[in-house]
Amino acid sequence: MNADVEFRGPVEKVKDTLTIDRILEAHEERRDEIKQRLSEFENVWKDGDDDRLWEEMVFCFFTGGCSAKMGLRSIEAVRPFLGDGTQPEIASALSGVHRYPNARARYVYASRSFLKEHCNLEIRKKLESFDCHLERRDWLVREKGIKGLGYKEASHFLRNIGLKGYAILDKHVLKCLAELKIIDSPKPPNTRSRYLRVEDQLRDLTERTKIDFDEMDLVLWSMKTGQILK
DNA sequence: ACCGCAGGTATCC
DNA sequence: GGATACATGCGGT
Repeated sequence: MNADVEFRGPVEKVKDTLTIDRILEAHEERRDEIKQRLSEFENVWKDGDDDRLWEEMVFCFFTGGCSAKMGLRSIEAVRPFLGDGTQPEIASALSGVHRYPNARARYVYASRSFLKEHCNLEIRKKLESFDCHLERRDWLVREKGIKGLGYKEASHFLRNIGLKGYAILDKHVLKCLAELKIIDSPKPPNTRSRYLRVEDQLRDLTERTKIDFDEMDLVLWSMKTGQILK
């Protein structure tokens, strides 16, 4: 039978002091689960259509300031309205599911209206049009027509659709970096240059530990949250 | 029962 | 640049 399959308990929060060794250990423990999750993201870029990419973007509108689970439930609730629901329909679907139903419905409706006008919602083609990784994300963040994506959520979106090399600097990851004394404060970087600096500092950590950059994010996040989600 | 916290961002000053 | 609005369910105690 499967005698060689090692039973692994659920991912658990790490309560000890964060050290490089503890990170290597957590990476070793969770490597398979993390690689599997990353391959799911890669598959989105591999065979997801524009509707799928749009759905992933909306998921990221929903995760700002609320739990990943709430984001997942919210995307289920609005799925029927993703393509052409009115703002009130989206808000109503989010009511009782997301904590900011009106504000987030506004993001979805406004961003979709812009993207329809700008690129006929051909998100893949639009994202492929950038030669430079950083310019791609900069566009998502700076485009006034897209509501709901700052550097953190734009990176989250790009990672979730399978693109590599974007750090998702949320409060948990920042707390890890602060505990390691890699950054002074866990305060979120509030400018482009600060975000890029911390992202480079995270890159240094991945080079020192030889842990893949995109795996590192999930290692650190799971150490703080005990979960490996989206 | 109660309390802290959700993988933040837009908008206004 | 810093404060505020968004406006709620979940999980630990």
